[in-house]
Amino acid sequence: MVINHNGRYKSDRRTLKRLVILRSAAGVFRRRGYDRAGMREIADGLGVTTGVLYYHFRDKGELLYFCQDYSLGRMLEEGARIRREKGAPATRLRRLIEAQLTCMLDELQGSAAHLEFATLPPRLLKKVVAKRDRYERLMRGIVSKGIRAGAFRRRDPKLVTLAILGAINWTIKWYRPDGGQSATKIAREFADYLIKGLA
Amino acid sequence: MVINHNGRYKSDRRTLKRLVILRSAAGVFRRRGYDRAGMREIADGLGVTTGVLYYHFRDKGELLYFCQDYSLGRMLEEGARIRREKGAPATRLRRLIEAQLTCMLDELQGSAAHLEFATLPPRLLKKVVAKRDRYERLMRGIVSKGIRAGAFRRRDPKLVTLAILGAINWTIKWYRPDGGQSATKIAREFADYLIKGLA
Amino acid sequence: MVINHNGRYKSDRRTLKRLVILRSAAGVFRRRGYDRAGMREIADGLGVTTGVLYYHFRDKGELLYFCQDYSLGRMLEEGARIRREKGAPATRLRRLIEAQLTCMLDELQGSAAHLEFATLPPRLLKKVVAKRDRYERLMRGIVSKGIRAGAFRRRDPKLVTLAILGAINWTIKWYRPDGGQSATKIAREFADYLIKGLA
Amino acid sequence: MVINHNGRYKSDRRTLKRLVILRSAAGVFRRRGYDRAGMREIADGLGVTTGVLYYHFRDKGELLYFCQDYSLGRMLEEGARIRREKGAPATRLRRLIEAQLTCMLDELQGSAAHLEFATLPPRLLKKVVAKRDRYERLMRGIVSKGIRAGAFRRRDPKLVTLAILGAINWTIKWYRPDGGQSATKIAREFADYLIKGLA
DNA sequence: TATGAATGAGATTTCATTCAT
DNA sequence: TATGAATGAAATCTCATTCAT
Repeated sequence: MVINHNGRYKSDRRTLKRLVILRSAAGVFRRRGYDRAGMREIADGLGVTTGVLYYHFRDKGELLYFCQDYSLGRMLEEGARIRREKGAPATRLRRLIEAQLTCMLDELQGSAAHLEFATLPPRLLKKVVAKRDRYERLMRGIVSKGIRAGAFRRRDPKLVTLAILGAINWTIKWYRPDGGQSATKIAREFADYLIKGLA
Repeated sequence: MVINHNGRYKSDRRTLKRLVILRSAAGVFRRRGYDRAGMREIADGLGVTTGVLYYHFRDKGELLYFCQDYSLGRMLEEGARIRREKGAPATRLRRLIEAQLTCMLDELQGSAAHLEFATLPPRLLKKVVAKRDRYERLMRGIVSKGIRAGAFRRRDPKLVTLAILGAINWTIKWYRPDGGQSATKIAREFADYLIKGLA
Repeated sequence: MVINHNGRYKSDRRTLKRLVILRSAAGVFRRRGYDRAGMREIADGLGVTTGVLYYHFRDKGELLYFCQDYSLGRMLEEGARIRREKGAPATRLRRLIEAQLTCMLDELQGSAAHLEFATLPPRLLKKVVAKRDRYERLMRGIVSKGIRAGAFRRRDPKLVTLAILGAINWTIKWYRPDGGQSATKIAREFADYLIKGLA
Repeated sequence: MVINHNGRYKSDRRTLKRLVILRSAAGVFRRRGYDRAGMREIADGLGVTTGVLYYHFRDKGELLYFCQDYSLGRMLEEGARIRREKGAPATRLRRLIEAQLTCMLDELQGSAAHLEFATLPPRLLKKVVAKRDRYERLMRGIVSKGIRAGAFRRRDPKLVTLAILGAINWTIKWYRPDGGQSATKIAREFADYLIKGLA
């Protein structure tokens, strides 16, 4: 996945095809979990054979890696934007929580492949863990700054961040796009509740 | 797994052996995930052959089922005890959060096999989902009652409960027994933070 | 196994390979019986790995099914042809007996996998039993018509048919292609003897 | 299975127990076939554990051997009696056919374990094949003598015998004790038909 | 005699991956 | 680029058999 000087994904045919494959793979990973997702299954969903997958990706692990990398990339993009904004800590934390939930539940339709790490080969694992940690630090930074600024109650910023991330990440276990709760409502209520805990 | 008149697991040799196997299986499930956990691996951890596992359990699914059933059983036991106690809603919710975290992180050493459902055959899935739902309802009940009593702020009890459970369940993804944070400290801080959100 | 408009098996590469596999499987089933026939053994006989078998057939049961289906198909083909012929009942019954024996002992080299049913999964079992019954009815029809026409002695057509089929089917238990008796001679003598019983 | 000087099975406790086991084993072998019959299954049918089977029999093969040996023994007993009788060849052949069918379908309830040889270890195989051949020769002897005496039509006695045995042995594939046809009727009709073929 | 527990070899089956075309 | 066919390693599970008690 090459990013060009515009900060966008290069739109050559190659990359487009990779994105198409990733979308299908992400769906299968979400529905079945990484281990139970078969390459055949992913290929079938695209109407091609497994060979195609191997033409575009080295192996199954790389497929997972790019899913995770893409998800984390989107989240970091949003996060970076929010960090640059002015505003009270509470406001920024709210934006971040809402952005992540919207991203996970709406945009990526709960794919959140970024939640299944154990399987990756070390080389890829290191990269994706690093990216995840960057995102975690980003959120923790907002929390810490809020505490130092006196806007938030004194708490262990690390544990608070992990609690928030847990609440958010867990949503993919129960969220159903056609269920009673819209992603927007969940995002608002979660933000309300999780920020109040810091008041 | 027969429960005798003391409400404890019957300690005949058969049941003891099953518990020994379950402990090993739970460990492997936790470290590797259900799908990547091999029966060989589980057996090796016990110094026996896979045949032994099949002598005591019908198949891999039943092994997972009993792990989940046991974990949920322990949590429900604690939950029932807490529900019977007198005390302010905040106190009871705190007790429940702390109990679940202690149970998951300390007693079961993060096994929490109860978090991987998708794999179970329908018959067992139904039973374990029912048990999980009972626990969820138990926590939601405490939240709802607190709201009705005016002790908690008006929020959607369902979403709040899911947020709390997410924060708690997610701990097994990052908790390390030999890490910087003790289970006790995590439990206290989480309870503080998650209850404050309802104040 | 698709049959094209010529009434023959479509000869694309896929079907050809399936037929090659079936031939090997039929041989092993005959020599060793279905249960003792290993997929390894069948694959070894072809110089391939077991994976190939599973690429072309869903499972072992389907392999058996197609053996039986093919054998019964051949017998029904011959039977249908004979039924359409004019001729005295005795002549037609003779033709049928000889055709089945030739088919079983010569053409299929005693494979007669159609004799081992118990193992098939219900779905396939039903189909193959139906086909077998069609063949049985075909033979019984010739016997009955002969009796009604006064060409055959009055006997229970069902039991006579079962006796004839028993004599024929049993041959695969003792027939040896390199033995003293040629398939042709067996066919003639059996027909003589079994038809005389109806005179 | 020891035979004492009265020509009867010694009725000590040991032998009695062996017979009880054999009866159960024969039933399972018939219903499921030798390979699919599990030692557990046989033991369960008796309300004991597999250990008991191994106390009384060396292994599964010996269990099969004794089933076959017993069946063949019974058939040879009857055969020997019939051979000693005076009477026309047709009468004696009829007696033999009826005796075998009665023995197989009634007395042994279609167990006819003597039909599954392939599995036996060489040592036992040789013995049981020898016994089966003795029975075959017995029947062929009656046929041959009838031909030489001019009572039967000139036919290949070997093939006629194999046809008769096929018709008889095949009955266990379709006979049902609770079906429409009684063993007695089958025996009579088969004898009628099969002897008429020699007239 | 009988049992419960364990073994070990082998069976079928799955699946990521490769490769010639 | 894409496919069909094949591989090989591993996984789950079965089962006859053994053995201490």
